[in-house]
Amino acid sequence: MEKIQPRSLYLEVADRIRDLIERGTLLPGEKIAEKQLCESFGVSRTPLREALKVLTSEGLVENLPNRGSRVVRLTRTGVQNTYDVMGALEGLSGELACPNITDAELARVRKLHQRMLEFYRRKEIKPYFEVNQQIHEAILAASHNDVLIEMYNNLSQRVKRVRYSVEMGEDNWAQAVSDHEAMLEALEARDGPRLGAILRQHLRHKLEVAEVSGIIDA
Amino acid sequence: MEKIQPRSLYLEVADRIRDLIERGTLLPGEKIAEKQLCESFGVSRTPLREALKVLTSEGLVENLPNRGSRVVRLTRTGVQNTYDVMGALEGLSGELACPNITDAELARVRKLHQRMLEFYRRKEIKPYFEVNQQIHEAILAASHNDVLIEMYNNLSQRVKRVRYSVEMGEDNWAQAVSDHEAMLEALEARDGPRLGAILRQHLRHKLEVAEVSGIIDA
DNA sequence: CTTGAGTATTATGAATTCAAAATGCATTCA
DNA sequence: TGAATGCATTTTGAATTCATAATACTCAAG
Repeated sequence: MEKIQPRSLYLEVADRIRDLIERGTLLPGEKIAEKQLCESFGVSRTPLREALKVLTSEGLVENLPNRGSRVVRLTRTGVQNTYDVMGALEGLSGELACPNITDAELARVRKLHQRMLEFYRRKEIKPYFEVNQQIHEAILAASHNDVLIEMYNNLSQRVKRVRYSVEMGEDNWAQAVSDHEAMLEALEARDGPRLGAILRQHLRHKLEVAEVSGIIDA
Repeated sequence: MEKIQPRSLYLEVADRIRDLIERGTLLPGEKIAEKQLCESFGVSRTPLREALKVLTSEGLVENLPNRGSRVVRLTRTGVQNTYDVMGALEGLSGELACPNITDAELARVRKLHQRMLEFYRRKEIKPYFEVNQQIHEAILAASHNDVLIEMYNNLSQRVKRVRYSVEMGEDNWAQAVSDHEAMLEALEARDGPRLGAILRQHLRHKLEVAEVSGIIDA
């Protein structure tokens, strides 16, 4: 039996706009023409404007009174700040995951980890990133804390554009893999504080990589 | 010369509704009658509905498709989860405040701390809570991390209703004051990790107090 | 009585309309 | 030439209208 899921139109529209921002179709700082988007989505302005308000409170869009909406421009310090918070949240996810993770979830993380190592050996960076992402999501989910998951996803969404353009050097890559080895160890040992510390450190590395690649700001 | 500040109507309405929720005029689980609120605010449904969407994405209100909006009902685990995340964020605020706090900001924290001690000695709980709150806000602000401040305030808003009804026993109170002494010491010593740890612990105490008072859930 | 079908009423979702503000453009004057 | 003023156009903000789904109510049947 299929479960029916009635979704509001404005949520659908919000998803679509999020996609456009993430994909770079809508660029940072670009003003959002309501009429145009309405036509391309085939909806009226009402649900579109509601969606824009949601995105505004999510921090993806800014709303200048009487002069419309723009995609928020990422600043260096803004991204830095976001990563700092994400680090704290990811640390917490590790701490909570250790006591709360189920056997099935742990098995899944192990499996993902092995798959990631395989991609690392083959130097297939694209699938490596995908699996890497899945591992972090799996740990986050294993925290079993809805609020944490919601907050993290929100921040993650904001900086997705940046991470997309990150280039990873061989040494950074090796460091990241090493971090992951330590993570799995701590998780197996159910050592929450240690896993938390590793995850915080791990994200710090990611940020350094992003900063080195210098794609932040216009 | 006075600076004019053009604010959107929907933001004004959102503020008003937040107030109603915080004050308990709108109760958890209560369905929000759009028409009625429109009349009492003197606005049309459009800005009101926009405001409701913002509050929904803030986690204060939930939106059931085709059957309107309700004030979210706080569950025990929901509050627990929120406090866990707030703890991580408050810990981060401490870590960041130590390197980033200005002399003026530090002086202000000292002053607030002294005032708080005075209220503790006089057992004036209401003003004690107010100053206490101000100290935490001052440290948060001293992190100089906008994203952190935004996230923390969001979560804080969600559980404000709970904290309002917390009763504090003498022993809990003494413990809280002791925590604050340690906080100020760590801050003066610019010991970020230590201040972070104290703040995390401090919030954990708060939650225990809230749980003991048993006002969560219906 | 209780249950359930069918209708009336109300509330919500979305499009449309109206008003006001901002933008762009042309003209004028220094 | 260039800045400023006034007008036309466009765009945004908010109210209104329309359509549809949910709720309340009535009344009949078991």
